Amino acid sequence: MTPDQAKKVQRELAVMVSRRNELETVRLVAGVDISAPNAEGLARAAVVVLSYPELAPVETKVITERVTFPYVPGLLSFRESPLILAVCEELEGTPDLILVDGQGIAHPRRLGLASHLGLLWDKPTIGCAKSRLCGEHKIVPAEPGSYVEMTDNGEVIGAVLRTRAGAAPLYISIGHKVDLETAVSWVLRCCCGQRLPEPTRLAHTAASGHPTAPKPADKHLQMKLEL
DNA sequence: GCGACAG
DNA sequence: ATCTTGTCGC
Repeated sequence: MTPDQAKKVQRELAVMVSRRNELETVRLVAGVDISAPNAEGLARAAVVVLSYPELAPVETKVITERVTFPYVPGLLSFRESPLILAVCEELEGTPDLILVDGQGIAHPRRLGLASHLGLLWDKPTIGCAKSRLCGEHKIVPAEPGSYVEMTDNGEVIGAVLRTRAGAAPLYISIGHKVDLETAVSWVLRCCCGQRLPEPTRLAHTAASGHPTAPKPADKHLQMKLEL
């Protein structure tokens, strides 16, 4: 698959993305992420499923496989989706919603990783990126929970959300089968005082190979475990 | 031609 | 994403 062929696929798939809210009862919410490939070209993909509203991890899967497609801005799904799809096939449970570390429709052709995965799974997904790929926006207020719209060519493509005071905002966008307001709402509901929402944060930790620290029972214990 | 550019 | 020293705050 050449970059030009990949772009053509994105333009064809983009029209199939549902921007309407089709989320129903959420009992299981998952987060997926992949580590950077090592010198041998091997990367670790992780998926963590948590119960809602407890946000307690109930299932974690990690696989290590070779990454083939190069990193090209705008074509991230062709690099990461193979591993993410593979690791998710090992799950026993079925998530009602998946948070993805990357853009949804906040993408030049409106088909970022989160949207691409949502289409393949035919499930609700939300893009939770740590930085911007495209689009413009005003300054985000410092108050946690506040957000501003992100637009591209006059179209609203996402929201820049302050998930934590003193930390850079997150770029939230529709992945598939959710509207923007609902997406922002669920990201906030999944945040536990950290910049990243729990599903994505735990998946990132699992993909980086570190031990999965149990969820702190209280704030006091939480701070001690951070060391 | 130049700058920007998820992870 | 990775590299990388010092600094800030709990």
